[in-house]
Formats: sequence, C-alpha cells, structure tokens
Amino acid sequence: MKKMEHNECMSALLPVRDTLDIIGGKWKILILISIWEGNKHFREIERSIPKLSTKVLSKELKDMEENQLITRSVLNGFPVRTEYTPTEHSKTLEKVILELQNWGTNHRKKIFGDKSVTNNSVHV
Amino acid sequence: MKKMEHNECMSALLPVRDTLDIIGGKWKILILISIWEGNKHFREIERSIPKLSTKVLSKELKDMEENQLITRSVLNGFPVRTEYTPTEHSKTLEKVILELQNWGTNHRKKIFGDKSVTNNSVHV
DNA sequence: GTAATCAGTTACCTTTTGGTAATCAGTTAC
DNA sequence: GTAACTGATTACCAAAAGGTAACTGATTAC
Repeated sequence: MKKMEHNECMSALLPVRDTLDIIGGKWKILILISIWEGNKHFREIERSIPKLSTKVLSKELKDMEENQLITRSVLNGFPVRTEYTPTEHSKTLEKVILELQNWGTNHRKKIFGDKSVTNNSVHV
Repeated sequence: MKKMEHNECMSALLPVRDTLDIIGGKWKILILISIWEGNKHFREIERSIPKLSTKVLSKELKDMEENQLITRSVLNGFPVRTEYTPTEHSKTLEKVILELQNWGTNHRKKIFGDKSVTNNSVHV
C-alpha cells in the first residue's frame, strides 16, 4: 500500500475532504442508492427514504447534480415530471461506499462483538 | 464487485454511517495521520495541525480513544505528559482513507481537470 | 370550482459542530 | 513568587446542517 506523506499542511488530504463533503451528511448516500436502485422521480425518491423531507431532498439533489453524480431532466407532460438518473461517474463511488461499509462492519465487530474481550480497563 | 441490496431501510448502510461518524468531521483524519506520523503528545499534535484548537483536539482525541483508534497513557514526570499512540485497529483505516483520497483526486480531475491540468488550478 | 398529483420553495426553528478566549492544576527554572 | 511549560476544561458564540409546515404553480379528473 502506498505510504502517506506528510507535507506542510497535508494537502494530500484535500481530496479526502472533497469526497467526504460530497458523500457525507445524513442523506446523500441513501439518495444515491435509491436512484441507483431505479427510483427516478422526485416523489418516488422521497417516498423510498423514510423521514427524508422535500426540502432536504431538493437541496441534496442539487448538490449531487453539481457534482455530476446525477443528471436532471424535465419531461413536459401531464403532471410535470422530472427524471433523475445516475451518471457513469457516480458508479465509481460504489467501491468507496463498499469500503466504508466494510470497515464499519468490522469496526462494529471489534467494538461490540468480541465476547472474549481482553479489554479489562474499558472506561465509561 | 458485490452488489448492493435494498432492504426495508437499507440497513446495510448502518455501518457506512458508523464509519462516516468516526472519520468524518473537519479534524479526525488529520489528527489520526498526525499521530501515525509519530506525534505523540497533546501539544505536539496540536502544533502539527494549524488552526486546530485545544478544545476541539481534546474532544476528538476522546472520541478516537472511545473508538479504539488510539490509546492514551499518562506518564508521570516533570511537566506531566500524555502519550497518544495509534492502535493496530486504526491501521485498518488506511485503506479506507486511501480510497477516499483516490476518489477525490479523480473527481477533481473529472470536474475541473479535463484539460490535462494536473493540479495547478486547484481552488480552495 | 374543488380536489389531487407532481415538483419543488419559503420562512422559521432546533441541533450539531466548530471556534475564541480565559482559566485551572501541576511542575520546573529563575 | 513569577514566569513558562505541560494537558487540559469551561463558558460563551457563530455557523452549518437538518427538520417542520405551509405554500406556489401547473395540470388533470370530477
């Protein structure tokens, strides 16, 4: 594995910040996955994610469009419909998300799962 | 690559949330790397990261200790010193961080860089 | 005209996160 | 005893993120 270098201000971490800004927050990954799964329309996405409000969804979709994770197109018709579709670029996030998921799973095991815990001095 | 499944509430994403909670925020990764690089003491870590305040550092170190990313030991002596050392478990984050870094770098290229610009015109 | 659907926006509020500055407590050097 | 270093904690603020609920506009169905 590549070794991480330490320069003046660890500017190698700027991209890390970027990524965290783009997929961080409470809803972004949820929304992205919902769209990946085939939900295309605003209300459809909204309904697929419990507790997500229209305001937040609206804002997140804008961010995600800016970051080229989705494209938005308006279909003129009966009740006007918008269609959100994932970009190819968005697919490159799958690997990142799986890595996060993986680590989280192992971390959970590490923290709670080991019943033969060797850690006597756990402080509250 | 493993396919992502969609269940009732996408509970497979709970671990993703965990991970983001643990390494998210403005300072956690910075602090972790500083410690990986060999900074052991409170002031040492503080000084290695510009703009980081004692209050925030103090809080983040506690969180990181709780999450078993570092261990804290107090050495009694002259001016009392504490020593923070990275755990083996923390090392497993390297892969995750590199993945985030990688994606961020490529994303930057995608968004700004398509003119064969490497990294000259990076805006902060 | 009334209701209902789609796709949002707006105003207002609460919670979380981060930042500033002062202070505390212990110890050494002068 | 006063300053300076260590490792913090506390009180007080400011900004960002997130939540609630009402409302706009357009169109279709009744």
